[in-house]
Amino acid sequence: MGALSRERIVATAVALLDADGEAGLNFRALGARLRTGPGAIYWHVANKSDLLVAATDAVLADALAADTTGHPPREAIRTLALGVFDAVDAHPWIGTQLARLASQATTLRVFERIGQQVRALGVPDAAQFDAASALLNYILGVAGQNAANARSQPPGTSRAEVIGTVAARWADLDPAEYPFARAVAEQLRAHDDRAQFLAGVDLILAGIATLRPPS
Amino acid sequence: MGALSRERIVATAVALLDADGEAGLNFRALGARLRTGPGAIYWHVANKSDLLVAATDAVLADALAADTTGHPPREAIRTLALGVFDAVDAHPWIGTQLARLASQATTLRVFERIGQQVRALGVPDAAQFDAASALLNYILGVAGQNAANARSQPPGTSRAEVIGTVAARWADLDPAEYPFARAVAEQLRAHDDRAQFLAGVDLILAGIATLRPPS
DNA sequence: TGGCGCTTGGAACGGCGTTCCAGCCATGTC
DNA sequence: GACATGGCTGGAACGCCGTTCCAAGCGCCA
Repeated sequence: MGALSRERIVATAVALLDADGEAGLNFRALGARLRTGPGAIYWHVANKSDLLVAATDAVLADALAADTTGHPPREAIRTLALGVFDAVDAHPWIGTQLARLASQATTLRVFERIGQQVRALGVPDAAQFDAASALLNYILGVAGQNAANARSQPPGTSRAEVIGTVAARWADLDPAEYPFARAVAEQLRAHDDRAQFLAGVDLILAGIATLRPPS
Repeated sequence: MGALSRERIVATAVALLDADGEAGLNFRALGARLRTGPGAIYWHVANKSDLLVAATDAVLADALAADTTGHPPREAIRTLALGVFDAVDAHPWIGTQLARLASQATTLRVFERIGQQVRALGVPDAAQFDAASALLNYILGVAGQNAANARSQPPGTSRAEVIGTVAARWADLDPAEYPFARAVAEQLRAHDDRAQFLAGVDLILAGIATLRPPS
């Protein structure tokens, strides 16, 4: 049957992570699925951290594959950001992984793609680094939050249910201490994560637009 | 001698986390420092996750203590954001913790503080939720990145050294694949994390300013 | 055919979070 | 002053994890 290989190990790791989250990935379960022992896996993979990085890279490769040449920079950035968002949404365990920066190469690739478009936007040289960093940090922040939200609920629960529960909790907060959360509880109930994520990107892009020198 | 208490346990946990990072906190080391066994600790603390949440809350309480009443909203937001930044800078292990949202109450408190100021900025009702979320996600994103950077180096290394190493790596990248990273390598070397963080906050605030209806 | 080096997989190690429980000690009662 | 009570302690033990080790298997080349 299939020979052991790094690709097969990483693919199986992704499957385990998707099924049971970060806790679902361990070398014994991995060995069972691959019909081998822990030792054999270590021949192809340095350690668990290495495996997690490889799994993150594998999943994010698709998100970064979208070709944006020819698109206006704003659209390219939105497409790229949504690609990352959708990847994290489909594989919540990536959120934690990205926040750990263990996958430096992947993070750098995202940063580079963003930076190229920031440059294309006509942002002054001196501000390009800050602008690209702000976008990257926002994207990674949302990734972490979304992953945490997904993890905080049993896998079967629907998103509407989850949001409804949180909205109810917000609406019940002390009005003196949490006026804002109470006020936006209804907006929380009605909101769409993806759209809100994009609204944040647009907000940063609007801020970046104010940096452009009058030509 | 000092009786065991939740406060003493949490304080010791913070000390261990500050000294050796997330790996430094375990119930045996904690027991040794408190001259007791693991069992006694469990009388005051539900489990490790509970302890981490309590430790995060304890450290972040200071950051949120800064009184900003009377300040203009922009300044209040900047002060609040810097408070979180400095807390994470001083205790890098919080970064991971915030990204995990395990400490929902703490995150909510930060969100509330931001939201109140967003409201004071005159942002239209319908956009307040998105604006506050964008700011929160950006802050949490930076927290995660900074914590990861701090963790990626042995504790003794100076920040200048670390940044120098990364800048050198960026400068050596393939010009065809990473033109942007190469171009900003020098800006990376010269940049200040705290100032760059604030630049990102200002960028989002500038974007938020474009939302204000002409009065 | 024989040997050799890449690959396998199961056993074992040390460390972790957590549970369990026998005992301690301060307090309240007669 | 003896004694029961119950919150609290701390050490032993359990099961799981990442990781290491090594005896055995396998295919290729001389």
